[in-house]
Amino acid sequence: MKEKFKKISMNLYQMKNEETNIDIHVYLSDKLFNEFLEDESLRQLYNASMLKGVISPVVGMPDIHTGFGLPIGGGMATDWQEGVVSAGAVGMDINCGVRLITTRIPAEELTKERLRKILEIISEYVPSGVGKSSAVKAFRKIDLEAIASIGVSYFIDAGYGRKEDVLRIEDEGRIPFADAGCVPKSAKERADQLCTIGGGNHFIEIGRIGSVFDENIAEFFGLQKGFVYILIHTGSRGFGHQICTEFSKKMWDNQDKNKTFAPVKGLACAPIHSKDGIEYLGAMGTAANYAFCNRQLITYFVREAFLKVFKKDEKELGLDVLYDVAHNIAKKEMHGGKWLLVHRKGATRALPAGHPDNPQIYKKTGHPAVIPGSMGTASYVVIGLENNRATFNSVNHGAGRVMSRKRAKEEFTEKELLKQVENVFIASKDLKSLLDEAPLAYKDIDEVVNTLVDAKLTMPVAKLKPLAVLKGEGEES
DNA sequence: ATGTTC
Repeated sequence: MKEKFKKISMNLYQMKNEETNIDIHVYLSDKLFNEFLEDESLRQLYNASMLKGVISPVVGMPDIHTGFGLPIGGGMATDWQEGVVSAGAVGMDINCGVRLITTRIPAEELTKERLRKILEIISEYVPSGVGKSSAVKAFRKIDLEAIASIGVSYFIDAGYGRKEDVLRIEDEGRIPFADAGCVPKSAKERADQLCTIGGGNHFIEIGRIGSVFDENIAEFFGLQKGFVYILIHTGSRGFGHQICTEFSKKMWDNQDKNKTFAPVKGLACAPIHSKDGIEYLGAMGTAANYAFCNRQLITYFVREAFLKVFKKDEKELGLDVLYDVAHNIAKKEMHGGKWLLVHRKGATRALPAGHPDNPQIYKKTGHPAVIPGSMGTASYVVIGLENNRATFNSVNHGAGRVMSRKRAKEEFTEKELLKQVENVFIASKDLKSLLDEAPLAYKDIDEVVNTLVDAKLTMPVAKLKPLAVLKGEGEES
């Protein structure tokens, strides 16, 4: 597959699917193209270019790696009228995403002792690790109808946050498609994981703002060098996973009935306006709201922990939500004068300045797109530039894996893991369970972010340096 | 990513 791709401009490789006349674009530096590109991930983009109603180009991001159906770091838009929706092209973890919280706390004031105490308090209320359900009993039995129809405001009105938080969440934490009536029973049974982190690459990170690349925008975002930030990376947990599994199977089984075709199970799809399509979007929207609520409830306990340890009032500490953005989702968007369904899987929406879909407060700058690095490595805040219409306004979502979880577990030891994360404190009692998350199992975040910067699709605003990460089997569990 | 092989 790789040999069929030709470099057509700075960090952009292309091939054409001659049968369907759809282009495939992959954004990679020469180093990423030559050293870290799996042929299978390109084949997955090619497969996506065969679906009904797909709009050229199918896009690969610099953090591309093989996934289920569409690669992670993949974008596929389909025509809203004629096209299909694919559950696998959104991914298992519906609305996996990140939320960045800024503070007015200089990093020097966050002593090791305070940091440990904060992490201890957070982990008491926010479990981490695979399969964990809510520590707070009330969150195990929740009103899915309210989550679908009201979204994050439902919990804010109940006291878990500030009114203004919702203005700094993508779609105000309420996806228009959401319909709890479309959620399969098997998924409803798994909706007991609100206010949990989960496993894999999910985490809560506390760090300090490192470099600032654009003084004006950084200041406007409240990103000041040397100040403490908190980054929350998690999604819809087992709930979204179950929805993806159920609908993927249903879409695959109903191919004849729906008159659709998918080359592989992972891209099983249904016409957007078919029963299966409408129901998937209703369930996906509910899971997306669930994930926004998950990050909101975690935010509440993060704030509580800081308030308790610093013993200052909330205004003094800041603890403001900068932005909360999804990187596994399908959205109805206008591109080139046409309504499309943009599937982003391991891809972050980054709307440029002036784009009408920006939240009101970010109209002039474009909203912040937050790109987490791997455990113990830097993260970035970037904004999209006009040119990123070439990717349906998408940027990468992280660093991207360079090896499978299985291989990473064989390759690295706990000692090597600690060396790789340098001085970052890893709050987990079971480092062994984190070997697949070792930084060297991922690409270099600088290389990945700079690939789109050099291609002039995006602009870095600030770089974030972690001090501590809470993930995997938490300290208390 | 995931009650990591319903």
